[in-house]
Amino acid sequence: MGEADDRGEPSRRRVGLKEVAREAGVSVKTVSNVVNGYVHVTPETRSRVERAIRELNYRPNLSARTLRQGRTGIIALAVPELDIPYFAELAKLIVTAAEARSWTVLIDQTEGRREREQLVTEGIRAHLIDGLIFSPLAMSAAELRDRTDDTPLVLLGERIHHGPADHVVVDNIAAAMDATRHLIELGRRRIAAIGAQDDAAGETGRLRLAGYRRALAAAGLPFDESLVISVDAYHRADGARAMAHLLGSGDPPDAVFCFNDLLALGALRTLLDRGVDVPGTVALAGFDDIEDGRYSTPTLTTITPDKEMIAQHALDLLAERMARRPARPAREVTVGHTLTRRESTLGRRRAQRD
Amino acid sequence: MGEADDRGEPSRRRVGLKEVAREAGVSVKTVSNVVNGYVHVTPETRSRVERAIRELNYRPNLSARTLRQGRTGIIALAVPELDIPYFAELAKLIVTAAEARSWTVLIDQTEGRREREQLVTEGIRAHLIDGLIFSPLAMSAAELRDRTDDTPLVLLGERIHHGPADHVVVDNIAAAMDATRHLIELGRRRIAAIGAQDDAAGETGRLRLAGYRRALAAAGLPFDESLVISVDAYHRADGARAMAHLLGSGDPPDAVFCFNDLLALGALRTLLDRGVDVPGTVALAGFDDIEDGRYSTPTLTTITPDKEMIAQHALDLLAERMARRPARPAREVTVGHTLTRRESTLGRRRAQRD
DNA sequence: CGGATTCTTTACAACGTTGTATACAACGAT
DNA sequence: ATCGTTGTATACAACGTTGTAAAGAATCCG
Repeated sequence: MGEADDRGEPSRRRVGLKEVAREAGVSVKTVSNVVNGYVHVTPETRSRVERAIRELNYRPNLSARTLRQGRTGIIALAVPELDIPYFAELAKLIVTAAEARSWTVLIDQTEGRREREQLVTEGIRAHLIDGLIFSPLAMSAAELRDRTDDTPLVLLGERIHHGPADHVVVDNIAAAMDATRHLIELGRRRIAAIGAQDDAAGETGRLRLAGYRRALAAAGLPFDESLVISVDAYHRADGARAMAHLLGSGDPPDAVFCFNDLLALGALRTLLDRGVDVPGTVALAGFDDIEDGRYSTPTLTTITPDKEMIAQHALDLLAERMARRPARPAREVTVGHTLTRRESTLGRRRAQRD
Repeated sequence: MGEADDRGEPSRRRVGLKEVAREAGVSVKTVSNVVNGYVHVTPETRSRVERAIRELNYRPNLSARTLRQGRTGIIALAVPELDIPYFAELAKLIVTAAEARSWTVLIDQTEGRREREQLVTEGIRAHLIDGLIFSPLAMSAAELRDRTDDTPLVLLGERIHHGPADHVVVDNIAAAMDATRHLIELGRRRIAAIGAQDDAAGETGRLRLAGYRRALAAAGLPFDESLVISVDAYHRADGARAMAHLLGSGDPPDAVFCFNDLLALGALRTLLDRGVDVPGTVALAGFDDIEDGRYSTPTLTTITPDKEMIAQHALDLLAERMARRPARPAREVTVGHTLTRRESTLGRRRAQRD
């Protein structure tokens, strides 16, 4: 009864439409039709084919399909690191939103290294992905503009005016102003900022710093350079170190605006570790509204960007770009943000009342 | 000076080896040889081809390559949710380790839903991935055994003896015992457990509960069912709720072992929010050692599984399975763990001394 | 009953790539 | 001069799929 020359597993030969067709006694195309739910197939044929499929344990070959159809249904999401909660949360939302379009998401980690970012934008995955959503860290606007790959691209979180690609942003300046103003309204006067970046091609740090300065200016508060702390990265450890530095200096601040929540949580750790009352002595605000900040003690006041909308718009822009291929001018979409007031600025009592 | 009948972009035709070959005046195979760095190509030919490649902006088509070669270089990682820090950290490690083998990782989120887990293990991605690393939540051992797809599979974190697939586990029972014993050695006597699961096909909760009970028994402590709290999921919110429940009951515990760090962080939030001293009044231990727990106040005592090793072994097993295809018996690898003592059990002073 | 329509199935080609086999040229050793 | 070796380039086939066209069978309409 057939199949005898291969020792080992019984039916472990490659099986494609051809094999199924032979087994069912029909043409390859008919099998294909069954697989794809084409309507004009007699019930008998269909069931015969289906039996053969089950018998041979057939699975369609997606690569072949892709080759034939010219599209893969896969998009890539390139982020610095997956274990940064903000990106993890965003990745989740994007994956979920992509499913609604029957797209699969492949995630690339750039580690914020320029060379890796370049590989990604230059299309190492060419023809394997239909589009790319990219959150740049090291690459500058100019570099981005020069890319030769023509995979549809959507940028996240950078404001590259007249840039080479669509992008989705939050209004970093306005948001940073909101956070800073909130601290000011609480009566704080020596407000530090953690998260400036000396090198960084990226705009994020620069824009949030600008917002911070503008809010100070609007309130008539002096800008004190010694209250601005630069960091290498936006991780908890950097925030903790920066806060230690601030506390170590002669005249510590009475509030700190951290350019993201991880920095803030690191700073919080340092403060509490040294017995500093938060927000009593030092009030603290972050940016991103990651889940951790909702469960810290005190809970973290932060800027809440509309992450669902970021995911949504990124996919919308990508879809558009994929459809009508050639030059339509790059578009920028700004998603909303809100200031979420929690205990790290309001204190326990007021936070619970609101 | 061709290309005139397509309005719009200049060279936006599909370009494959064929087009490059025509442009360079060589055969398709020669272009392929150049692209793949084949040595026996004259410098002139090579540079002519390279110029054509640049000129036409050629990118190799990975789908075609895949189809031809029968392997994609892509493996899938299926986890419940990407924004659970443990999985995010693991995903990062796996992606990094996979790179060393020139594999790309595609991440699937199952949301812990059986139907989605089944799709993944039944090979929706057949022939698109060379292997699958899967962290099951809803599917039982039996269901897993029945799968008909033959994509190489490695399971994470479940102990399915004589299972249908290789798996990498931590010794959940031993680890849970370690954590519980630590609490006992600190003099705690009413030790609660948060994280049992009523439904769950998964073993994790059951095993950690078993370890907890065994440690109690070994110390001659009574097992009090009212101190075991079941949860729906392993998120912060569940931990917070469970802790509230424990505090609400008449006789609260003096220590809590949470079956993962998120539960512990949620519990911690509830404790601190109600002004309970940790670890003074209630000591707290978790499981996973996610980064959040290193920056909470107090820092979180936890079981530290060797995540690098989990990633490493998962890939090793997968590689083996991919190489010698047919039935070699399923293998189980147990990776090490340690108990990381921090402030949530030792208190500030002792934690800093150690 | 004849012609038009619909149903069902099929053959063929093409998507872009690379392994194999082969051809010819150039070269070195005898 | 001859043979074998190496270098360089090529043609062909195949990977598995599906859109197109087309053919024969069944059905409908007047």
